[in-house]
Amino acid sequence: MELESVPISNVDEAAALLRAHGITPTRQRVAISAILFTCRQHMEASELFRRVQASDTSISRSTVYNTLELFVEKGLLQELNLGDRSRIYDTNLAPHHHLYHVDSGKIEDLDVSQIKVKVPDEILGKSGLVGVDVTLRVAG
Amino acid sequence: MELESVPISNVDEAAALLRAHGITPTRQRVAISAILFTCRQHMEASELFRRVQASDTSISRSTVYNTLELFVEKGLLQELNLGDRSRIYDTNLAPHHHLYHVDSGKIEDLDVSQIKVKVPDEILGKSGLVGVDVTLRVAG
DNA sequence: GTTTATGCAAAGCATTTGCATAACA
DNA sequence: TGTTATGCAAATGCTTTGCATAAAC
Repeated sequence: MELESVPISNVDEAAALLRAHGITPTRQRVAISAILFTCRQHMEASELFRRVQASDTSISRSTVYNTLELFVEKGLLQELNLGDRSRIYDTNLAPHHHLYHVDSGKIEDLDVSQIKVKVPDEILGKSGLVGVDVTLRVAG
Repeated sequence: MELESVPISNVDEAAALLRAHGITPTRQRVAISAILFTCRQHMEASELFRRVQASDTSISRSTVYNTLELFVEKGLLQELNLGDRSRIYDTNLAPHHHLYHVDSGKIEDLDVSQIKVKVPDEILGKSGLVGVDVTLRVAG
């Protein structure tokens, strides 16, 4: 499906993107952005740390974790709940669901328009609906 | 909501339940069952370990984790994917969805009949639909 | 007597924390 | 200079592993 994340091709664009979101574009944050927004959509925090380390810019663990939190806070990333034991981040900012290939572990995004979910009001009671997460597990 | 898990009130019933599922009812497995099937529905592996330890029957970590895996395999438990970083098990064996209270962390079950999900065939392609997980996040 | 289950302690892995240093405005 | 960001190394928490011992059939 189409992404809503902003693809960035170079350091200047990354810096501009960060600034546009009220984030001071430090060397480390730019490096992280470069990896996040040019790679595939879903990435674990720990994998990102490894990738950044492997790149020419070495960055500490804490910075990576801090930065990811900051990006979520500033609306550059979404954090996913896919039941893994690690933090998974998604550069797709649109509300969306997931198609999870149980055999390969691959995750595909599904636009919310592709799946209809009907929630009766009685279920919610006095609580407000914050979000609806749907994961379709498929095999083969 | 109503449970489909088998409530057990004593050791003999636990043993019978295990045997009925082709599981040798060892002292440890019975103790684990006693906690699992008489307590609330959702429990983390690590919490179960702590609870068993606190009870009169002391059991090793490995046994607890092995046993939980075995119970899932034999159809006594379901393992959940709720985005926590720990293993969560559910004694509710019926297919169901979840209502997640983001403020308190509380999880409630929703029968599949309570929520309608419509998945167009095109999405699945050649893959077979193994399951549909819906989590409603609510606040307040 | 073999198979099966359990226990123990250590390792693994992702994440978090506290605090000192460095960069920035 | 005062705030904000980074780095380091250790701690935390949960899970997993390997192997020796014990229990079950």
